[in-house]
Amino acid sequence: MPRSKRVTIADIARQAGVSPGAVSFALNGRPGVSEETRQRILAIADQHDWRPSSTARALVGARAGVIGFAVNRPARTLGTEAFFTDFIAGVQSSLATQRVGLQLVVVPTLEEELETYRRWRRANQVDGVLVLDPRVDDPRPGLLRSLGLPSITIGGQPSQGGEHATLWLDDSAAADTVFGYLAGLGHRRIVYVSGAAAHEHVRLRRGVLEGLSARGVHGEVFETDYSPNRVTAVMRALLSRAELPTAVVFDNDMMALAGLRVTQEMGVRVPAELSLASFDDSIVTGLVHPSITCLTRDTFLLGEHAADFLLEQLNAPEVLPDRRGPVPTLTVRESTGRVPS
Amino acid sequence: MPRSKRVTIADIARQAGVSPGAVSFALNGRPGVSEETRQRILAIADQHDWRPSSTARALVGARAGVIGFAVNRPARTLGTEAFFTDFIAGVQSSLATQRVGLQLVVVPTLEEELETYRRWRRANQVDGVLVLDPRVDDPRPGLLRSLGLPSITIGGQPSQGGEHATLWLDDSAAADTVFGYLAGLGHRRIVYVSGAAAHEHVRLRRGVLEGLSARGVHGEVFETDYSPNRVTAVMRALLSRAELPTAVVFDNDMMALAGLRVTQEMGVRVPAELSLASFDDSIVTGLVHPSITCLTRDTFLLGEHAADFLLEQLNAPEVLPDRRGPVPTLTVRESTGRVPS
DNA sequence: GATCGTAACTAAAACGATCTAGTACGGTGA
DNA sequence: TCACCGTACTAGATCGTTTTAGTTACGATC
Repeated sequence: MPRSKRVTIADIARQAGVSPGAVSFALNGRPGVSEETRQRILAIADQHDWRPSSTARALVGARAGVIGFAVNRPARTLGTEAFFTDFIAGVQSSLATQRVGLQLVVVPTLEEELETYRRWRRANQVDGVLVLDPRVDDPRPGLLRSLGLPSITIGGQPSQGGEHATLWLDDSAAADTVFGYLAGLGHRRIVYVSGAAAHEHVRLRRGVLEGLSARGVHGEVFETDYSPNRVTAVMRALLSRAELPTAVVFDNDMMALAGLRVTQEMGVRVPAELSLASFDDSIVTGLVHPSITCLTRDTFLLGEHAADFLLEQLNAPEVLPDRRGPVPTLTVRESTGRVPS
Repeated sequence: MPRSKRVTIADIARQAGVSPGAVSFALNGRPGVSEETRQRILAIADQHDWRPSSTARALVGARAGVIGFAVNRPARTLGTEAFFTDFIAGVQSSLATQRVGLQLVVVPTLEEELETYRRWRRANQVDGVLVLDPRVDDPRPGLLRSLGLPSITIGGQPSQGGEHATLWLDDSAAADTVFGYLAGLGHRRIVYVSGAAAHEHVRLRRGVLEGLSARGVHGEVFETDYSPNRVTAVMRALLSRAELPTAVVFDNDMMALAGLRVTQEMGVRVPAELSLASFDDSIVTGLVHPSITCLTRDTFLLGEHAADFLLEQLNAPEVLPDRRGPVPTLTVRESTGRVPS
């Protein structure tokens, strides 16, 4: 098979009658060549359909043309969250236009995540990374800074010091929307079935609910590990009480689904006797009966924004100022209603 | 910040008192160094925590340490299919043990997918690729062959000629399992609500259902575009008939969910009056009420197998023989039962 | 007319591996 | 003694870029 030889900068230089260095200057739009020569070189490169070798570039420490995304989750349960696919698809859709690749890795622990960043840095494999789920005392921004690896943190609150660029999500406003909506419907006994409290957004949401006590709302929080089993257990206990809450809010769609199932098993009518809502939307919430009221976040758009943000950060000498992610909107469906009088 | 210099083969060579070439031989386990020297070099490399530079390796045409996966789907709807996340997670879990990276790209068209392979090849960015959804007259295996890019095709039937390694899925056996199970429960009027007939597995499933006429089963097929809206319309029409079928089978979980919702809206009891089943499982099918009987495919495992297969293929001089993917099993849940007498 | 500055280049050294073509050396057989 | 062989190496080219340190040529300046 006549494997077609790759056309290199040297080939172009030869044909243009200049040195490889000049071609490099021309191709990268930097001074050192006359406008006339530049045009000639560009034309020749175009004619031969030249593409830079990203590996060669990466080797000399220039752009690798790839960004990295390390997902710190148990691999087995990753598929249960539509978030990732949507997010990645959005990231991709933005990167594709710039011909930038995406290297994806699923890591089981934080330590392995850090190790991945170090490895990527050493081999200059990626130009920047997307960091998900900021935590308290997060070691990642610090490491990335010391590695000199540009990054965008997605989620959480604005980073005060401008230490690292953050695409923050206004979780307080989001929680306000949901709990406020329920309070507006007359609900005064609201339960929040949350995921792990280690997550910043869980604490924020909890705070918002507690803040509603001023409006006469009695809030109650049950923490789970996000698993349907835990949610089922919590809900069974909850619905066995003498006095039921009038609304239950879940941290995500799968938890809400598990909750809904318990109401159906135990014969509690939704929304006549109990309203249900979720902080996370997906296609299924509209397909079940009754359909579930959700906070709808455009995760695809979030991915696009994150990628765009990172690409800009790569070209910026300084840490860019924070940006606010797309604001979620409330999608009212069948599972919520006025509190029974 | 004292950016720690990367330790290279040259450093190790210097300390060991040999040439860089010898170190390369030793590290890659090939002849040319004595066992004694090899051990000494290995020890020094280990002591300095040396890691190969994948970019340098890729440049000389050796391994890039990355495999590629181009998903040809509309990016926006990717998130609705849990398949991808599960599959990718499985691939990852296998690659991670070998320290091989995964480059992921979402492409809108077949032509762009082909272009992606060409680009990857040119820059030696990936060592091999995973190819999804084989089609009739698929141009991809041919291109990959001519590019000399190892690949594994996932899905479809065994490749007759051994032209390209295939991890095939036994869709006939799968369809047998589902339809046979329903026939065994006494169902004689079975409806199959399918996706686009362009897909090979749709045709196979249809064939299996039609084959059951020998056992007195009257099968009927409704083709949809996989969208919940179409499924809802089909189900409404179906359940408005004078004589209902006794079982409906859907191509995937979301379609089944949409179908279930219609039965609930129209007051058809499941499974007392109508049994429902799906060819595709996901976490939600167990969370709805009634939970849905599904063919459960271990997509995560499929991803692991695909990655393992590809890694083996990379080391093999020849095209490896086909393998059969994990066989799906029937998960019987609440949505199916004996036909009412 | 010597000096200077600048634009437009060139030459060559990186980057970190792999890989081919040698070479030195000890041993073997005739 | 010499040709020959195999082992254990070394030297140096190679991959395709980027980048630094020169080197021209040419016009402007004093």
